[in-house]
Amino acid sequence: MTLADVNMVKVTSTAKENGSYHHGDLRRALIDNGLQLLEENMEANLGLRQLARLAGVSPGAVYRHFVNKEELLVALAVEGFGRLTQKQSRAYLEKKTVSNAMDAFRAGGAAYIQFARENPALFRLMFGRFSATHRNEELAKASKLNRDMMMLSISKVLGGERPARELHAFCVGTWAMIHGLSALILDQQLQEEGDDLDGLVEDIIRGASEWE
Amino acid sequence: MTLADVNMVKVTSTAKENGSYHHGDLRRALIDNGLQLLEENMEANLGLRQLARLAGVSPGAVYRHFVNKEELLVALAVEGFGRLTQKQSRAYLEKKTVSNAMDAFRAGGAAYIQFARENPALFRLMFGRFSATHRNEELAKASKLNRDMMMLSISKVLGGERPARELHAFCVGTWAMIHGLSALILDQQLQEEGDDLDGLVEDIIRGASEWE
DNA sequence: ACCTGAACACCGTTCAAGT
DNA sequence: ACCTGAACACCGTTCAAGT
Repeated sequence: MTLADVNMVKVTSTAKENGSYHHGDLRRALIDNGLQLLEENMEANLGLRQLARLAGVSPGAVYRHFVNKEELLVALAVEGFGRLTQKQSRAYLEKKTVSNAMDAFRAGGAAYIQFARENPALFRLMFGRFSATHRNEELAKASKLNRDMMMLSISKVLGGERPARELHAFCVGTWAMIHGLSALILDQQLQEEGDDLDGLVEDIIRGASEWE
Repeated sequence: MTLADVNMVKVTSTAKENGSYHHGDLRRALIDNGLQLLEENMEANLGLRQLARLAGVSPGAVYRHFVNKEELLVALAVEGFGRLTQKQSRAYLEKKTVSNAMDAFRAGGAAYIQFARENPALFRLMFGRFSATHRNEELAKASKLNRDMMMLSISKVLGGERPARELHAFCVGTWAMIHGLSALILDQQLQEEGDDLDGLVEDIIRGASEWE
C-alpha cells in the first residue's frame, strides 16, 4: 500500500478519452468510481486523490463538484440510501401482491440485511460515519425515506388496535433489531466457527414477525 | 483545523516532566490520552502524531509500543470493551441481588445504550471499525466476554424450556436490538424534533423483556 | 531498551494560471 | 465554467543515531 495504485484500472470510461480537456460528467464518474472502490477495498478509507487519479483528473478538479471530501462521501451515502430503499421496496412489492403484510416485512428485513452484507463499506459509510454536525439535507431526506418505509412496513404487521406510543416503540425496536443484526454481522460478532448464519438470520426475522 | 492544535493541553502527566529522556509509561499515556481525545473531538480521526504531541514525545516513539496506528486503535477498543463489560456487570449485580432476571436484563441493556451515548466515538471504534482482517486476539477476547455476558443475561429472562436453536435466535435478536438502538441513536436516526428519546428507549427495553 | 531527528511517500486543500 | 500545476500544511512510517 506504500506505492501508488499502479495496477488500478480506470473504472468508468466517460468522456475525457484522451485529448478533451473537460471531463464529461466528472461528478457522476467520481461517485461511480467511489461506490465501486468502497466494495473492492472492503474498507472505507477512500482517498480523494485516489478517486481523482481513477477519473484521470487532477486532485484540484474534484473541488469544482464537491466543496470537500466530506461532501463527496455524503454523496456516496445518499446514493447508498437510494439503492437500499429501492432494493427493499422491490422486495415489499413482490410479496405484497401475492401475500400479506408479514411476508412483506420479512422480505424487506431480509433485503436490508442482505444489502449490508453485499455492501459492507457503503453500509458503514451510510450509517456510522456522519453525525448531526455533518448532516446535510439531501442525506437526511434519503435516510428518512428509508426509515419511513421500514416503519410503515413493520407497523402493518400488527393488527393496529394498540396505543400509538406502544406501536411506535415496537416499530423502532424491530427496526433496531434488523439494523443491529446487520451491524453485528459486518463486525464479525456473530461468526463462531461453522455457524449457520443465514439460518440464524432467518430464525430471528421469523421470530420478530411473530411477536405480539 | 489547518493549524497544529496549539492550545491543546497535556492530558495526562506521567513521568517525562522535563529533563528525563525516557517516558515513564508511554503506552499507558497514549491510551489514556486517546480515550480522552476520542470523546473530546466526538469524531474518531485520532492522529498518531497528535497523540505523540500530547504525550510530549516524538512520532517515532510510538512505534516502540505499537506496531502501527491500527494496533493503537485496537488497544483503545480493548479498553472500551473492558469498560462496557464492567459497567454492565455492575448494573446486573445491583439488580440481581434485589430482584429477578428480567430487571437485571433491563438494567444491563440500559447500561449498554447509556455507554454508547456517553462514549459515542469509542463505541464506534469498538464496533464498526475493525473487520475480520484486523481482528487481533485480545480484541476478540474482550468483545467475546461482553457478548457472552449479554447472551447469558438475556437467556435468563426466558423460562428456559424451549428448543436451543429458538432460544439462541431470541438471544441474538434481543442483543441486536439493544445494539441497533445504540447505533441508530448515535447516528441521529431517532431524533425527530422534540422526541422523548429516553422514554422511547425505556419503552423498547421494557417491551423486549416481555416478549415470549 | 527507549527515544530523537530527519527523511520518505503520501494526504486534503488552495490558488494562480491555463483552455 | 472547468481543469491543471504547484504549493502548503499536514499525515503514517522508517531508520540511523543519540541516551
